[in-house]
Amino acid sequence: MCHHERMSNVRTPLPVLQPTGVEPCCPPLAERPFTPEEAERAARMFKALGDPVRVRLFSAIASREGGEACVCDISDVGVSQPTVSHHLRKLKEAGLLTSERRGTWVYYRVEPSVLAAMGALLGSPAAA
Amino acid sequence: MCHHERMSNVRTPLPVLQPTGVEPCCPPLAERPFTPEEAERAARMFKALGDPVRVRLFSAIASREGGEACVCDISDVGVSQPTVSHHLRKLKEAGLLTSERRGTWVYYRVEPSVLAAMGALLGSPAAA
DNA sequence: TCACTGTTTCGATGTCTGTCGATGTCCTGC
DNA sequence: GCAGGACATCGACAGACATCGAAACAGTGA
Repeated sequence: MCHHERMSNVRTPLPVLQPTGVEPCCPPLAERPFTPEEAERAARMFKALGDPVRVRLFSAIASREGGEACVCDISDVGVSQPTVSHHLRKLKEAGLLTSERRGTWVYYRVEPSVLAAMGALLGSPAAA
Repeated sequence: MCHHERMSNVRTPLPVLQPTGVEPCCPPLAERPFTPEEAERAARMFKALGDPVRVRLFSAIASREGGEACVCDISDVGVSQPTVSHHLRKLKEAGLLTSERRGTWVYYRVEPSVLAAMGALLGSPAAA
């Protein structure tokens, strides 16, 4: 663990964060049968969260105020540090996270539209 | 493909469907960092939907009225019949589907609480 | 410039997963 | 009982994946 707890919570103003291209993605799962393309997109998101370590990392970041955290603050999940980096990369590739280097540390941030998109995927029409 | 389109849409009264044990599972992802156990549960659900074929099968079933379909009505997803069976089994093992034999055909049904549970996982508090 | 720290990338290895054909099981109709 | 259709299981294979240690890279501060 690193020793800058305070700093990681400081809300330093962020430079512009370009949206990584997380579009609406898909209609609700229960609205109509997915096309192969839609299924591919949806599966990519689900797959990224299909690993316990990644779920913990994602949850750890999402639950922090501002929805961001530096790697050193979330890397005590029981696997080696390179492995943490590997998982964060996967989440990033899936469009669920963005990252940004700020001095020594790299901050990962939850793409806000992601949770909305996944929520829409499980839209209310199905829950009825 | 089989030739009983009409029958697959008939709402024959179903025998009792015992809930397969799909509990609340977890708090919203962004509420607090998940414990290892919570992460394990959540990852299992996500992982089950982390394959395009499974997403298509699940969507095909969920979008049918009544949330159920027989295998023969959804098996044109571009993979062999054993593979379809394999994927349906995975979805069932993950608690997302239940199955029931009705005469010649086997019907798969979306566990209603599942979509609600996953929706709760992505609960609104995060989207803020 | 140099040493130090935090993070990512690389290469190797063992495990898991998707896919298939062949075969088995269950049901229906003759 | 027997033939045939619907679906599940088995066994095998290729490709994908998780994981690690070692090494490379980026920034900081002296």
